[in-house]
Amino acid sequence: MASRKAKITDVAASAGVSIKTVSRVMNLEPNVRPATRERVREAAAALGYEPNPAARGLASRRTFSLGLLYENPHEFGYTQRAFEGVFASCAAAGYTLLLLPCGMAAGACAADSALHLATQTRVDGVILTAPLCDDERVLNALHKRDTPIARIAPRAPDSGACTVRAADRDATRAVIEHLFDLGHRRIAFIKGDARHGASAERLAGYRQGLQARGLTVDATLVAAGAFDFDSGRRAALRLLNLPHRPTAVFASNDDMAAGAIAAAHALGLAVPTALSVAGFDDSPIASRTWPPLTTARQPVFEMAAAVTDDLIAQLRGQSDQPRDRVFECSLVVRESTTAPASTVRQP
Amino acid sequence: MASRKAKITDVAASAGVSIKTVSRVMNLEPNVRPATRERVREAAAALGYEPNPAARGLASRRTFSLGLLYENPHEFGYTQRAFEGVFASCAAAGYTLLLLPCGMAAGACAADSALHLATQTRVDGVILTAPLCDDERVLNALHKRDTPIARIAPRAPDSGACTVRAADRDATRAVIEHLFDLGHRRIAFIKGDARHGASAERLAGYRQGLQARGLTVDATLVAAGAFDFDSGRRAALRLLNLPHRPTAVFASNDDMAAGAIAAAHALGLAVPTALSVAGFDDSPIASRTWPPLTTARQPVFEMAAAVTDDLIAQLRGQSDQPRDRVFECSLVVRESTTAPASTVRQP
DNA sequence: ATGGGTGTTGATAACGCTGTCACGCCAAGC
DNA sequence: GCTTGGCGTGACAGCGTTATCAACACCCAT
Repeated sequence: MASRKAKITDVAASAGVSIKTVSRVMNLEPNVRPATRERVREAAAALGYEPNPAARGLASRRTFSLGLLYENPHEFGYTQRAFEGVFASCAAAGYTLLLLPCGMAAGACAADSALHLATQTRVDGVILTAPLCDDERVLNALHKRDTPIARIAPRAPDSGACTVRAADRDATRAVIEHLFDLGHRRIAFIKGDARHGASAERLAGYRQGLQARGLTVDATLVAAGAFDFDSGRRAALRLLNLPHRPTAVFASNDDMAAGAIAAAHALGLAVPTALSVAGFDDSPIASRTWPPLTTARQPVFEMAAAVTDDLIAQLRGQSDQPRDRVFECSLVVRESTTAPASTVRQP
Repeated sequence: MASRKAKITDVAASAGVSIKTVSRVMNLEPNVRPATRERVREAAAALGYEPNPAARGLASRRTFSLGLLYENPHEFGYTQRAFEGVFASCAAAGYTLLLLPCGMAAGACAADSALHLATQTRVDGVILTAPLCDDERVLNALHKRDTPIARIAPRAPDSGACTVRAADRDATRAVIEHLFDLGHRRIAFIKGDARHGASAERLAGYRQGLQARGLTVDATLVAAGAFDFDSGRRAALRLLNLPHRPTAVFASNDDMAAGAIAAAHALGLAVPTALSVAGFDDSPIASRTWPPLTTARQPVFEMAAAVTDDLIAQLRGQSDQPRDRVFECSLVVRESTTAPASTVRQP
């Protein structure tokens, strides 16, 4: 066994070089003779040397860690998948990931949390999820500190930060057209949380889908929601109690769609025979409801990993231009949608 | 506006004291005159001073951060709640939290991840969730480094580490007795992942509950499971296809209970009228199924927060004896359980 | 032979903080 | 009156790494 903790001087002595050369090897710097490099590597491995991150951080003014800022602890599926994608990229690049949940404490506001993150913990960069990535106070606080930012699902791309978004509009339109093509003519829409940029895009996709098939938008069929189960349940209850009720409901995410299914069950309406329900995200809940949900699959893991890669490339100075990526979604048809019991033709 | 980044020397100069005194104030050390303390506080606040964690870590050989090691990315509800509890305690104590998902990458094994965590990232302590908290290789790797450990839901308490567990056996027994008291006599059981200590406890609670009510355990009514939705679905399918099928199913967690509901729906059995289903955990899925699940609520947030507090107290030298805590669970009765259609008396 | 790159290496000074220890001061004890 | 000891404070030496810059060898073109 090696001694308790090897430091750089031990490795240098063992390899017969200076500590600076060891540092060069550990940091993959150029201009080290291959033979020397190999000798240092062997010595480091033999001693079980691991650089001390604190010393490294102090000397280099970098932390090699990123912060993931998120706000909504309820959207388990989405946040968790995003986290996994970010983590995968961090691990591959040798970065450590700090999770910074915001606004979980009663009095704390998101901007405070963001500021705390940027100052006290000193991360090299920050990844912001919706809706934090559109919060002006958070963005300002981070800009003031010159902290590089990556944004997941922002309202609009940003010239100063890497961003990644899903093609929400197109994907929603595809779901709506799927419902139409099954024979539905009264298709309701449950909106998402207005603070998320995706909510507006999905509503736009709903409108586009209806119009593409020659239907007009009926405002009574558009209900408010907030991306959580209960708001979906309540919205669906209202829609299903309409005099001329819809035969299909599209909810802006899967959690609300699960709420819509619960509402249908509560009213004695069978899904999908009496009511078709579709969601968005393909989150874990989508395959756990009965019947399982037709939905639009967002490649959240890949999106999160990609934007993290972009951020790390920027930190390393490998890319000057922050990238804006858009990912396509795919329609996942499960058992929650079918043809309506009796197709009602619009005049 | 203050200058870009205040350091301790700036604060010391501004307050007219030495840097050591500033350090004392920032670290809440005793033996500083109240007036001096106040003066330093004001100077620090005025300059927006935040201690540099890297420098602090280098000088004190502490990182003020903890690692949360977890393995199963599928148990969204449980892991997420545990994370929130741990984070809350960390934030309150001024600690940073690193999340270290293990075994997510294809080839990586849990022990490797743990070792990596203990060495490269240098955390002051580690919190292990089940089943990692019973993995000998992980425990050995951490013990070798003298890394203090907290364990959530271990198989058995450990003299060397803080632990927290739920009263799984009693809680399961309470659910079983609830089902019996509704009139059920054929109550099936779906086991959890055998690597989790809780699985054996819950099975023991099932047996105790039946015996307490004078029923004998029918081995054909005990099915294997692995804590995930699909294993619950498959186990329920097998149980419901038995010649003399159960009128109630207890699944060892909510995700499997949701699978059991799906299985019942697939076979055309209404829940709860034709089949009662109960779960364990009161995870988010429990209130999102139709009908919502009767379950045993584990106070996961509180458990995680408590064991983290214990770990931090140990790190601070405030407690010598690692604590072993056991939390009671509460029966949550929802609509997935009711009296059986026709009560069948056992001979 | 000479001057000017280019590639490789090392001595030494930071980096911003905490730990150690010594100093001065004032109250209590002989 | 002269110790004794606790309290409040500061000088200074690290903590383990990276950054800067100088040194040196070597090669090529002058």
